[in-house]
Amino acid sequence: MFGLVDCNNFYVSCERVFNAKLEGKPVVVLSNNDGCLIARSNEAKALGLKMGDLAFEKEAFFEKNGVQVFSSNYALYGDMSDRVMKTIAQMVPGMEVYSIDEAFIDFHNMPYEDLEALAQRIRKTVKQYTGIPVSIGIAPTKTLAKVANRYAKKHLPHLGIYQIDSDHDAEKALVNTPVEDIWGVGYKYAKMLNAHHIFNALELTQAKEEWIRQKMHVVGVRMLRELQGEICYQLDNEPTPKKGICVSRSFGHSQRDVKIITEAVATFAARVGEKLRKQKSCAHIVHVFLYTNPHKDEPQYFNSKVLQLPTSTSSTIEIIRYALRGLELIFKPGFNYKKAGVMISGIVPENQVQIGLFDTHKREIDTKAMKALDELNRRMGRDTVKIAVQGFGRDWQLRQERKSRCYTTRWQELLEVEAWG
DNA sequence: TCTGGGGTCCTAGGACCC
DNA sequence: TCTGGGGTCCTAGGACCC
Repeated sequence: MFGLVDCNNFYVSCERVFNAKLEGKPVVVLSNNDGCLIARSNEAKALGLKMGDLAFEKEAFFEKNGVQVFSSNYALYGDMSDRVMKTIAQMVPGMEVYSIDEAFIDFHNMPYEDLEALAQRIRKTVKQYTGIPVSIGIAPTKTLAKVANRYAKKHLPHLGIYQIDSDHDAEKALVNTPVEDIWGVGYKYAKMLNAHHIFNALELTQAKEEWIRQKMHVVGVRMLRELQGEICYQLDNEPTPKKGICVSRSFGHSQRDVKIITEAVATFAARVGEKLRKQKSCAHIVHVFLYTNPHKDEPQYFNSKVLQLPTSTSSTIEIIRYALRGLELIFKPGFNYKKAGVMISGIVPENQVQIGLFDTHKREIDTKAMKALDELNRRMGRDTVKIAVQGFGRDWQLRQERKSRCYTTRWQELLEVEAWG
């Protein structure tokens, strides 16, 4: 059996932990640059607010309905996620952290009768230790555990748990799951299935495998079999190193100045370096890209450049140098730029780097410098030490007008409590 | 003023190898 | 007369996930 623990309305729940006034009220969290809705409380969902709704179009609606609005605060959500995951890890034999708010649990070799009781204990403990409410689905495959989890959240909100361990349990959950809510069915496949009169997960399980293979390829066949109770996806205990790492942002305001865009690209390259060193990897392909705003009726320009490095590296200094060389090659003056990014690929473990024959770069010095830089930034806060070309300007930064405090990651922003005696 | 930012896997087709 | 048969690697594009 697999379990799937999923945090309820995770970003909203994080905000509520530190702000009791939000309890029972409609709350939404916005995307970067305060663009659109990416998380909603149940009350906000009940008001008809949808994922992806544009924030500026809903201002009056928010005001009228007392909707509490927050910019996204990833320092807070990431740290709360760590706490939730660590709490779960203490209580189960094995788990796979699947996303910022979800984890699969290994219930292998555990008696079925005990699972629901264990799941209840997990829910209670996570809530007590972190303040975050979770729902748990239990089933013979990952895909069915997802179905069970959704069923628990939708139809048994007070219990918060649903276990599939008979055909009857499975059918009850499957018939209540529209195809678009199945793990692996997105917008396109949902439309296709509906056109063939398949509307819920139970109807999908009755489809012919060859037909599914033809329409949805092997991924679809795996999904079908998982829904029928046959395991196709195992639990992945170890986080696998990423094959590509990308850091990109839309700017708070359009930018025309090459100097400001240079600072932004250098900063993205620095973040790529940090992420690379964190997973103990090096890489040798740097990809830089630059966009104008496609939603605007003005001259458009998009370009990107791929650069090969002579030797794989994780040095921020080197990655920035190549990223900026790429930027120089694609930058054209006279456009209003809205977004840029740096991607890195050709990733290898840091202990398997092939040294270049004609490489003259003093690699040991960089390695030492990066180690010192990472350690200082870890202890003193991000960007305590950075590369000069990243600059000090904030011109390109995100717009985040309604961000809550970093309650758990910055001393200056701890929660304050007033006591009357 | 105004539309997120990361990732994964699979397939098809072309270039190339012997 | 008659046009091989195995492969690999790379890229672009399309589907999906949160």
